[in-house]
Amino acid sequence: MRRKVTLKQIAKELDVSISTVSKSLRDSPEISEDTRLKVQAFAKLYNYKPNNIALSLKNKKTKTIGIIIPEIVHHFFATVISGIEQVANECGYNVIVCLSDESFDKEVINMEMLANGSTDGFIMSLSKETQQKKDFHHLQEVINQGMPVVLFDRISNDILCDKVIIDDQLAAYEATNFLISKGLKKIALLTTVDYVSVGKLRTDGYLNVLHDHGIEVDESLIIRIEDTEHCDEKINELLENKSVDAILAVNELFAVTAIKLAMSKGIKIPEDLSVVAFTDGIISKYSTPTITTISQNGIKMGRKAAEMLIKRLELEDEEDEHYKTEIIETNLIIRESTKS
Amino acid sequence: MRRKVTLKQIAKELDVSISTVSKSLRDSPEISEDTRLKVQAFAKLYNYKPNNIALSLKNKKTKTIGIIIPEIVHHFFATVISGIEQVANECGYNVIVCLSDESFDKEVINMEMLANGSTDGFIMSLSKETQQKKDFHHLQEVINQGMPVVLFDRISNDILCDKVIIDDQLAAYEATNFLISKGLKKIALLTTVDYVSVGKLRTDGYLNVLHDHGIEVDESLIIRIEDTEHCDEKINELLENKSVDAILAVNELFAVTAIKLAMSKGIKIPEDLSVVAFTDGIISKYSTPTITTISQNGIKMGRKAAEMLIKRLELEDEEDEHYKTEIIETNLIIRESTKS
DNA sequence: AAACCTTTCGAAAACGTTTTCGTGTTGAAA
DNA sequence: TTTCAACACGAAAACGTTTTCGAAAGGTTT
Repeated sequence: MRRKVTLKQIAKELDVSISTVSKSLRDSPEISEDTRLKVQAFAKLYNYKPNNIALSLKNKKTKTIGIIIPEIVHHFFATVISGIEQVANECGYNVIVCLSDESFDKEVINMEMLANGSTDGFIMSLSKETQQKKDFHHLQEVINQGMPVVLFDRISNDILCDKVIIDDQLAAYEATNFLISKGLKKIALLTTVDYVSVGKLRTDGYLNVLHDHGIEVDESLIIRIEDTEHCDEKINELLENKSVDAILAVNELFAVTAIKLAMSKGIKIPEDLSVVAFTDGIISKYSTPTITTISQNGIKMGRKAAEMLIKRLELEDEEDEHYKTEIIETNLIIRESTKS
Repeated sequence: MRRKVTLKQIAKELDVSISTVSKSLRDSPEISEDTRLKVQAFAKLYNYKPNNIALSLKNKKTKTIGIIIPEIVHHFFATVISGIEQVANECGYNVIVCLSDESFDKEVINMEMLANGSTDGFIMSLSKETQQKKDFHHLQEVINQGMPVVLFDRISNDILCDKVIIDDQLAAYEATNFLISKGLKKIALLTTVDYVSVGKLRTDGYLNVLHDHGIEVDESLIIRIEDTEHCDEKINELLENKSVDAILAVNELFAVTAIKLAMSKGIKIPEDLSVVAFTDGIISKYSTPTITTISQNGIKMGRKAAEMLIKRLELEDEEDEHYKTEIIETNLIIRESTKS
């Protein structure tokens, strides 16, 4: 077993100083060509590679980005990571991933863990619990220490930092508008509880468009689903007791569940019921019928977030304090679940 | 902006030595209660937390696990990461994720990057290209340096290290057997090219069971799909030219594609065609009809891999050299795509 | 021959810890 | 009064780098 070789060992072996070895390997003009080549040859032979930890300590830069997200077994979040990783890779950064599991405490612990030197900055999406508690001291702490943070998707206006989101409200507005344009009027909304920021915004968009079209809002058509546990139950109730001709769902899962339940009741899609969902994930593409969705380009979101973070990291000198919020455009991907 | 406080700063502020501060915070009996309490109070006030990088350098342990996988936008791999993260979290480890993108070069680069001190060990699944080239020098290198490696799912017998897999061959055997037990005979196989280890094993299992039942193998029923590009095309060809009554697919995507194409041709599922797929992912659960699958418990796989790696890390002293291969059990989840 | 410049290298500090060892002070025992 | 243990603390090394500065050696200019 050949352990990794260090500068010190090379220096000893060649009977020169550590400085000389270091300089030789960095092609310093201070060193004569003779020794430089000798050292380089030796280093190559022993496959010398500088130790990242030592470099991090010296440079006070880890070249590592901390990602904290609620969960990873989730198509959207996976695509975001993928996007982040692409950019990180291009720029010589690594990513270290932590999962909050939708728990406030875990989010805090992970953050404190990584903030103690492990990463140069953070890219994160808030856990449900954090959004509910509205307690962002851990983020503030980190930001105060001068570490850049970029929030995506599940953000909060109470935190001053860079952000990247889609225009949830506008997207919901447009999607609902699309349904209305097809002559549909009784449009139900399957959404989350209001403390989830994106759920709230999407609900607002839905409400606005109804208002703008002079359609009266029927509160009983708005189903707020807390956990996926009672998802079936609540949707069943809707389908049985109300006559709806369209559904806007804030995620794929709600949509596909609604479609399945509807079909089992003999309701034809899209003839009797049109369905549009947020998040253009794997389910929408492969379910039967395929589902019309609002694309939420995770890759692009991840890439943008990474670009913003790295830009801050490399420009560290004078902190702009001029935080930006980037909006990733969405578009409606029309598939089989909506009337044409 | 309050930067993180160090031992040195505390020492200076309290006019004691760095050693005293360090010892006080670690409750050393060498220090009088007076100063100990004083230091601790001060440290708490300034929210002192030891710097991970410095600790890593000193202890030569990073408490970090490197994960290298082909892609992350993939339900199975995401679940594995989730499993790894669970155990890592319980044991005070972090995970740093790199994607090879199925590229040999990227796999090598990522590995060398992380091997220079960034992680204590690796958990990985080989890229297609690596499996094709059969070039594992980067893994050997790392193993020779004394870093533990755990391979999962896409492994190679040429590498001596811990592994965790499912019994692909047995699972394929049993799944096919299940189809045969339903009286089905003309069973097609949708698989990958042979250099992908799991594809090969699953194919072997399929072949074995046919042989054991005295069913002649019809090579034209075995479709080897290289990339998802020509997936549709090849499956169409099969469905049109051959009369098949069952399909075994080595992944969900092939299965759902086949089902969609079949249904579009008026073939009824499962009446005319039964379909079983590997990988119990999100598609199988939500497609219509839902798909009978071989569960491939990624969470369990990830957990096991992490346990094996961490065990080696903590027992570092005498290297056992006694490498184990853990088999994660699979089971058939029967859904709507197969005759009952 | 003196002064000076170049070339080439090494010592040491710095990053933030932990830990070993040494040392000065105090009080008690001889 | 001397000796010794206990106590409380500090200096320094170590982990592996990079970089600044100083210095020796040699050569060139006056």
